[in-house]
Amino acid sequence: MPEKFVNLKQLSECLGLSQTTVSRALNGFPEVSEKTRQRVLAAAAEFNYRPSPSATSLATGRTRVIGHVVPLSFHRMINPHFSDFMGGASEAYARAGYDMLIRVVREEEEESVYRDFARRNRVDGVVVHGPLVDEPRIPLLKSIGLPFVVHGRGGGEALDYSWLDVNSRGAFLRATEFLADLGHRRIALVNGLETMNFAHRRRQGYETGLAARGIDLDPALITSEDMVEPYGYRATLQFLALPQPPTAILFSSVLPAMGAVRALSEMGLRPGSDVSLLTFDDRLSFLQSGAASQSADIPFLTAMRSSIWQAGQRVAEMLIHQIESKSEDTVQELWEAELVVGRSTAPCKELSRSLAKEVS
Amino acid sequence: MPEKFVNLKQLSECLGLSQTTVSRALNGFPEVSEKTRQRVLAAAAEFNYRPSPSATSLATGRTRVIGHVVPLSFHRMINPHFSDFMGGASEAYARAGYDMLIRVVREEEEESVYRDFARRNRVDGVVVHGPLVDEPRIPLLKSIGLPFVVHGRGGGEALDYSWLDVNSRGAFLRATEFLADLGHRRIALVNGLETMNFAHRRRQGYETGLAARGIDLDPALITSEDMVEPYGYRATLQFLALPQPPTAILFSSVLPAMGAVRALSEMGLRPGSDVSLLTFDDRLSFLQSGAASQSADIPFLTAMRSSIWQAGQRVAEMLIHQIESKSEDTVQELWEAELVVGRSTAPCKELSRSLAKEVS
DNA sequence: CCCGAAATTCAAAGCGCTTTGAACAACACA
DNA sequence: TGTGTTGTTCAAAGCGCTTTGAATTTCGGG
Repeated sequence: MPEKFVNLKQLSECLGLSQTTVSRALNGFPEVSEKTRQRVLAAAAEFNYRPSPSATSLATGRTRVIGHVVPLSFHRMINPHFSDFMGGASEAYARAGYDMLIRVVREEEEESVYRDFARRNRVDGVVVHGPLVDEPRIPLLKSIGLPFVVHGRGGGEALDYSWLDVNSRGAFLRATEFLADLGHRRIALVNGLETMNFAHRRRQGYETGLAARGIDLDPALITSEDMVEPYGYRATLQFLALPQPPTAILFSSVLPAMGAVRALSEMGLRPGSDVSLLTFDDRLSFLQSGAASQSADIPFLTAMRSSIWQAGQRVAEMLIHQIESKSEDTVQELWEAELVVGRSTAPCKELSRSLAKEVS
Repeated sequence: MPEKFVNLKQLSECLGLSQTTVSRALNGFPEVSEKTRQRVLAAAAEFNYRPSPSATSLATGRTRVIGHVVPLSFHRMINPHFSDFMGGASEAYARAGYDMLIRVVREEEEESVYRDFARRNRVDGVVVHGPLVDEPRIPLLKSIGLPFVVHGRGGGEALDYSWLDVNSRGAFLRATEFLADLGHRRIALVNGLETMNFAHRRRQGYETGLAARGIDLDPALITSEDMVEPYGYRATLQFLALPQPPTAILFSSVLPAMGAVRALSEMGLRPGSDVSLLTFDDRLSFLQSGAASQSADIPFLTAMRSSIWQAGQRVAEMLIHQIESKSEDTVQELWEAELVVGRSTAPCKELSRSLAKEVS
């Protein structure tokens, strides 16, 4: 048996007031006397009154819903980086009284979906995920006037929209130099898909780092794929089979880095002492231990850290602020990743060996 | 510059028809002549007409949105099992023209949120995640008359609602017997949280399996926690430190099983030959390799397999069917997990040793 | 005690769609 | 020519809320 609900009309009849007054009392307008407001609030609570979202949004044009459009081909939903981001965002939405709407679309529908969203408010705004080096969604959204915040940046120089990004270039530059300073000369890069702008920037940082330390780029030491565990496993095995294997490997995510750990363990090699591993770490929640003791420990993997969960939270906040302030001005945030040294990096063995030789 | 859109009124004025006729032509009602329908369809396409979702849902009471309520405390969003399920569901929604709505709530709000959802349609139905042994949401949803499908089952015997579940009991029974038949007498269980009904059933299967093979239950060999990687790592180290360590370990998910692999590798032990590992495998997408070659291989972990992604898809389909058919009858599906033998299980060493002794 | 301003309250229109009940046209039949 | 039928179209009401512009009440001061 479905529950009984009162609507605004019934509520106002019970109170002997007009719908106008009741609506205003509920929405905190100033032109209603305090006495009436209290009466209305009490009655609303008693009858458990809730306004109908569709009616409200039809009347106001606002929905309190944020859209996330996910292209089918990317399968982003099933990617832990994506879902961690979404976890952070959804918590921020909850705090602000918003809902998250997810629409999976075929690539070619994407544009028309954004237009639909803009049309009399399916959502109040959208988050743009995983911008490409050349990102068409940004001009599109600007032209249709739908509020949006980008997680990452597009490739162009026109950054006149709101975004939040991690300084990928800087992080990979530092990481590369860090490894070079440990004596490594053959440093491999297990990158994400380089059509993604973030991966593109990571590569730039890596190349700049090598150049800064006078190391030649070796294309055989670079791979670019979707960041999953088996990818890291395969790439590592492949690198180790080279005539001149790398002594250090940089990873775009903890997932492929875990694959590398597996590969090394199968080959009887130890991370750190045998091959140095350094990874970008999005602080994926399901890999963090619940136990406090663990975090006090020296971490296993040396990593550039930046929480993607927090990024999701912040992007959501930025978008909600943009929507509610109705201001046209854009906000940009560039986060620095921290470089945390763990047990998976060590001075280059070959180098120490040759040093030892020199000394003796 | 925001785009221009036509609404139904403008469209019908252009056509010199009434809103009624246009609306009916668009929605495929029979009482409109074929000639007019074609004209209307053409005009709608030309002007790129899209009905306003809020207006439609205000008028019809249907929203084409499915709700997922996620308690904050569970942090399910950041759990790969959960997001894989959501990935499957969202694809099914997309195919049927539905959207997915996610609302993160504080535990104590949960009930009132469901009531709100039911109230004049915030959503057309909801999916119930992770039912507990004693699940209050089921009677609640039945009483408020909001369509729902449960992923899993509640603990009670009154199963008169729609659900889809994996036969956890059966799977863990088989797995336990399988290990016992390899000669293992000390089999540990790294279970999920046993307040969850699925974990409860897995434990039952495990206990039944032990009993069937005449093995006594040892509480020191059972743990119950959230299924993350570090949990498996810790649990394994803890087991191996026992005076009488287990020779085989059952895991509730690949994640803790991966932690176990890490632990073993650190101790210089090999899965299979030293300790047998057998895990429930939800076929988490981000752990599957994209390469076809890999799947032709013998898998590394011996596992009970059932795709949680497909479960999400199927649950979504069931719910949409329930909503669209408006029928009151419930549907239940119980899926069997397949037991796939990999390299992480082997006959019990101690047993072979004693057998060898006997022979000599 | 009355008047104008300020403080409250209200009736009604509108948001964009669906749907009811009636009107109208077309047609066959007597 | 009139009547009943069928096929098409329409005007208007309604979904539940917000908001405009007008009406009503309250109150301090002349």
